[in-house]
Amino acid sequence: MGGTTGTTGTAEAGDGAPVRRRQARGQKRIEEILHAAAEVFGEQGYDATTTNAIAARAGVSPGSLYQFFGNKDEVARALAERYAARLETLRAELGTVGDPGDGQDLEELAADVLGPLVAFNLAHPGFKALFARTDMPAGLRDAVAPVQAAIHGRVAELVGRLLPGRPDGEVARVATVSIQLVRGMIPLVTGADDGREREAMIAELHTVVVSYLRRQADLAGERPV
Amino acid sequence: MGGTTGTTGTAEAGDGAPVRRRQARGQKRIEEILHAAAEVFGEQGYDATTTNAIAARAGVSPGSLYQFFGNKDEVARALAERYAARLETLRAELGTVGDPGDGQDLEELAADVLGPLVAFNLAHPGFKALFARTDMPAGLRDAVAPVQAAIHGRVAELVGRLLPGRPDGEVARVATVSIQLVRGMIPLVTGADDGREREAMIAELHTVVVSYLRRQADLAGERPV
Amino acid sequence: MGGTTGTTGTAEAGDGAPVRRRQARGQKRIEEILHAAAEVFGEQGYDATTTNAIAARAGVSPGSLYQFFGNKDEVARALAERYAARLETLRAELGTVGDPGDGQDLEELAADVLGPLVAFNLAHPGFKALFARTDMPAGLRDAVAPVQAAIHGRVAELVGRLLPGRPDGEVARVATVSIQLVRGMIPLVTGADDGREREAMIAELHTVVVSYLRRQADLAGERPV
Amino acid sequence: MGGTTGTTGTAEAGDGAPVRRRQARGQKRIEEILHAAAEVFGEQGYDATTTNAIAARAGVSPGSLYQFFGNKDEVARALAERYAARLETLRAELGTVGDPGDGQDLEELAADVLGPLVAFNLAHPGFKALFARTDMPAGLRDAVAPVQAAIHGRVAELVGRLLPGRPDGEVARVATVSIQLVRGMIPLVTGADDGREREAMIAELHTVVVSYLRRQADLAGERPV
DNA sequence: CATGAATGAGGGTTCATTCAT
DNA sequence: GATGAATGAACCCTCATTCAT
Repeated sequence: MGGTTGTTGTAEAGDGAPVRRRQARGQKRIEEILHAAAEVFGEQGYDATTTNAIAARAGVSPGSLYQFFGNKDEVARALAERYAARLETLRAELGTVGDPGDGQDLEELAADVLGPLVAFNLAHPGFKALFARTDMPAGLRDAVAPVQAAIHGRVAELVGRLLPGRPDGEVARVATVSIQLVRGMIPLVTGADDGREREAMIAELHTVVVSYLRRQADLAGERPV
Repeated sequence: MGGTTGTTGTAEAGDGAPVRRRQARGQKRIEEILHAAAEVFGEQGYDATTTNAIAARAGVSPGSLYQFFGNKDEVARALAERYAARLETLRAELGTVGDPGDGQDLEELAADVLGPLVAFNLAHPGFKALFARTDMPAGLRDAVAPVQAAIHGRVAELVGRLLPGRPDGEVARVATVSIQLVRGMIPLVTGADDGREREAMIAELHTVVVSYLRRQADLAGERPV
Repeated sequence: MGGTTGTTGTAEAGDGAPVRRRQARGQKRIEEILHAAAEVFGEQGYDATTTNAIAARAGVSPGSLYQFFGNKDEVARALAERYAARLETLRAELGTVGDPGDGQDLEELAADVLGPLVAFNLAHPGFKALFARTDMPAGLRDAVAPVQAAIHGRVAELVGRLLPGRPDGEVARVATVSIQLVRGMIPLVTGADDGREREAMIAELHTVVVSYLRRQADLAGERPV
Repeated sequence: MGGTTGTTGTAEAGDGAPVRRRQARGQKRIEEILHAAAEVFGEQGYDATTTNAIAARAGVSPGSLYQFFGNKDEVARALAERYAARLETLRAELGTVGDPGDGQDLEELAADVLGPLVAFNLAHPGFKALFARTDMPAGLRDAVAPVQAAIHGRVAELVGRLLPGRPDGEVARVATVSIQLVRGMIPLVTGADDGREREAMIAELHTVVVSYLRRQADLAGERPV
């Protein structure tokens, strides 16, 4: 996706600038709507959120929302993709997460991944409304599925390095479980009333993930595939 | 009345039998409605489930449903209580779960508790629609809150025995986390496509819970409060 | 209906007594239902009153209510007739209301009629729900129409004596107006918060009716038809 | 709108015109809905009127109605306020109604007030459905209460001039009774089948009100407070 | 593209009425 | 006759979505 601007423009000759401006304005609108959606999803949950509420929060008319998004689920999908992109940016900024090997490294790895992830969740209250639900309505499931898959790919990569030699299926499963653990714990973190309880829950999250993965690593050692 | 059993028992009044039969019918209806609700909740999720859908599935008119339940939330509440009662029965049938001490016992304890719990979830598809959601709409939250509290109490009891000497707050937290771990993992189990994957997920669930709790027990040993 | 039991019974030979007892029981049920209906109509108004509420208040099942009354309107009709009968009894007990002639008599006549009428309304809170409404839903209108007609006949009789020589149409109109005046004023009487205000409103009612009828009598004198 | 009448006014923003036009459309819709409501209220009565019926009569969807009115009661309230405003306009157009003193003036005063009032009722069939009911369901009562109070204030003002020196409480009562007399008589006027009967009823209404108020004025003279 | 009024199917709920027991 | 659970049409209201301006 780098800088390949290639042939994307269907703009007519001579008026590239207005088109771009219009596109830019459209992009701004989209941004505003998604921002509003994140807020309302975070406050009310996905099902209870109405498209009109999103539009109102964005200071935009309902019709405008439907100019950019075909329906409610597409708003969710776009927001999910937005989150995915930011997570990707996050990951990129972290640089190369160390080649995990022993327990010590595991702790660090977990800290490196979970820390920003928790921060991300706290910074983006709408995130968990889309991702942290364990049972999803059909529309939402379809909307976030691709993003889920991308996240799963990333995590599987890390887990694969942690458990070298394990069959892909098992790696995938461990990745799935790891994600689910985080997903399940996040509400306990974001829902904590005071900072002390929140810190404690964050520590529990680390404990859960680390002890699970360490056990997996140990098992890998025990039964040399 | 008296001894007038002569005729077929179409007695007008004074006999408890018709009342009992009618109550029995009402109870049966309630059962049918809750059964249908469990199904539909399980299939569609709580929000997407309509009271008319529940009634239709139960082979009953909407008005009939409202004869027994004041509104949708009350159906959920009643179902939650039903589940709580069955869980309690389950627990009672298990007898006294052993006094946990070392790691070996912990494995057994986990197996004793998680095994039936998983079986219960598989047998009752509606259960997770009420309990496994991490973010709940207000109505549902209120409906299941008492039952959640009861479950938490049970688990805290077990955890307390596992981590003697720990302050109540920490025990409560470990219990909360443990429940949440199960809650988060259950969809992976029930959602598994084939039996092999399901078995694997059940194993992961055990691993997750045991490694977490063992780590907690070790910590308890390390830092003698 | 004195003692004319003549040939009313379709009872089969030999079991007249049970039938009568059953009829008596039915009559008692009817009485209870109408009593309950009067109460609930008085408290909630006609439209807001549900047949189930009436049945419940009567300590009877909805089905039982429909055993005696084909629908809600018929309950109203029966109640209206009951009220009419009691009003008739009232009138009969009053004996012959004096031959009205001059103003003095008019005052007395009004007092004789209005006093018991007000008392009746205060004693029967359901009465005004059926009669004091100035605009009625179709069902209720049909239900009370015959009784209204009967009342109108009685009043027209009195007015006719008060305004001798007036054409029937005018007498009927004065009767209609008189009834409407009472009908309109009754809520002010029954709705009065304290006794003092109520007494004042009763006085106003007298003033209204008397001044209207006296004016009519005067007019009768002025323009000798 | 400034002077920019050039193009057809499809300006994107900054111009008040589209907004105004849209508001005008909204106002028109409100008007249509209230007009329809008045009709249906007039035909069916308040309780029997459904919001869908109002919407249909207005040639509008149910959702549209709820865009302007939060619920059925608010429609009634808005209609009541509309009526109040028109009555006020009516009163203003009448100019200063003469300082009433003797009987002659009273006749004129009554004619000045009652004439337009009757005309208003005949022109607005929904009016009596909201105001002429003597017993109201809770929702309607709340909806029209403020308007009732305003009307009462106006009438009390007139009555106060008619009965100088009377305590406020008595003036208020006479006003209440006067209003109630009109309220009770209006259905006889609007419900009249033919014009002749209607005229006669209007005459009766005058007679009723005038004879009542004259009697009150006489009483005031008799017992000089 | 923006607007926001308009749509209308559908949701939860009520209640007059029926009917199996 | 008595019962009360059962019925289901209809009500009020919501909200995802459309469309004239």
